[in-house]
Amino acid sequence: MPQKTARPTQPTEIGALYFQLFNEIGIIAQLSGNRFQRVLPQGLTVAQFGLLNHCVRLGDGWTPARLAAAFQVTKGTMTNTLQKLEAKGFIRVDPDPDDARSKRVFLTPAGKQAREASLKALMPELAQLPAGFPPDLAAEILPSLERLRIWLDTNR
Amino acid sequence: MPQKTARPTQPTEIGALYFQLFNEIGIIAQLSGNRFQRVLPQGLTVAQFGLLNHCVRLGDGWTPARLAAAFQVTKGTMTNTLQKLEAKGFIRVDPDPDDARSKRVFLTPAGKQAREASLKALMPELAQLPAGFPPDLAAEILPSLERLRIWLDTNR
DNA sequence: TGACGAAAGTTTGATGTCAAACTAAAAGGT
DNA sequence: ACCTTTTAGTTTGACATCAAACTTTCGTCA
Repeated sequence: MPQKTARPTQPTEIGALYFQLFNEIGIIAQLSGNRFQRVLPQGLTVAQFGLLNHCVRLGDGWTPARLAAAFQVTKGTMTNTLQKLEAKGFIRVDPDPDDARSKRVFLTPAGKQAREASLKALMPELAQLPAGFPPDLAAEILPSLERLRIWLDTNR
Repeated sequence: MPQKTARPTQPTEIGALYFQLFNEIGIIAQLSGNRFQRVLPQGLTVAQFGLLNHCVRLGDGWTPARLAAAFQVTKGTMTNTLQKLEAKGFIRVDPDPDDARSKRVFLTPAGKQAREASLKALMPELAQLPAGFPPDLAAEILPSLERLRIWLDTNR
């Protein structure tokens, strides 16, 4: 195994490749997050909007633990997010009738409305994107990103 | 041109596509950041290591303003990062002889050493990555990500 | 049925980041 | 030369997040 005269890719080069990848991803996350944050109404954060959106698209009644897993944040973070949303009146958190440890998260009408308003506010932001970054490219790299995300998620 | 009876992609679908893209990117950034953070030595944060790494690869003597632009963070954030690194003895911040407003950031020997140690600590983390996410894929999507990052950067 | 490990949520303390207001210095225009 | 605008850096207050410790409840197994 130490016999490796013709290595196709040096470990340090591969490291640099992945490093660059995560660097770009980190900066994109930061820039897009800031951008969305700025246009979101009602003082909603990106995380809060994400949760409202999630509940609209996939249905509500989720437990905080499952939401935390879905968004890849700690349970403590989810507790915080839910408390903020409940304070704004956008969700309702009921005790789980079957499990006294657990809770269930439901959207309120105001929450659905806030999600609609957020989408409307986000649209102009997204609309100017295709000019610089065509949807084809987005669709092309999306499966790879999913794969990477899933791997990072399962192997930690 | 307005004749477009068979629209290939509805605006709302395109929105969903970009939305999913940023969502995946956000989660990957979070997961990889946490992962790196955990193995970094000396209480270094990802941002702090990034700065050390930057100075090694591209040379030091940068001003804080240029560093803030390079990392896409606010000047206040960069002030904070630099103060932490200076407190650890990893960088030296000198006044700019030509511009009394400005400063210059230099690596100390301890800083170079910390960067080396960080790379060593990061390697095992990166080494297990190719199994789930081959380098070819990384190399394939990297140009697109760069393009997206650059667009987000210039158009804000 | 009783005990112990696992799971759900919360709390605590620390940290990194942002936006915005502020000071100081340079640049530019008239 | 003076006044205005821009630029560099810091500070402040707020916030999202994390890790870790803690409480309560469930589930399992002996």
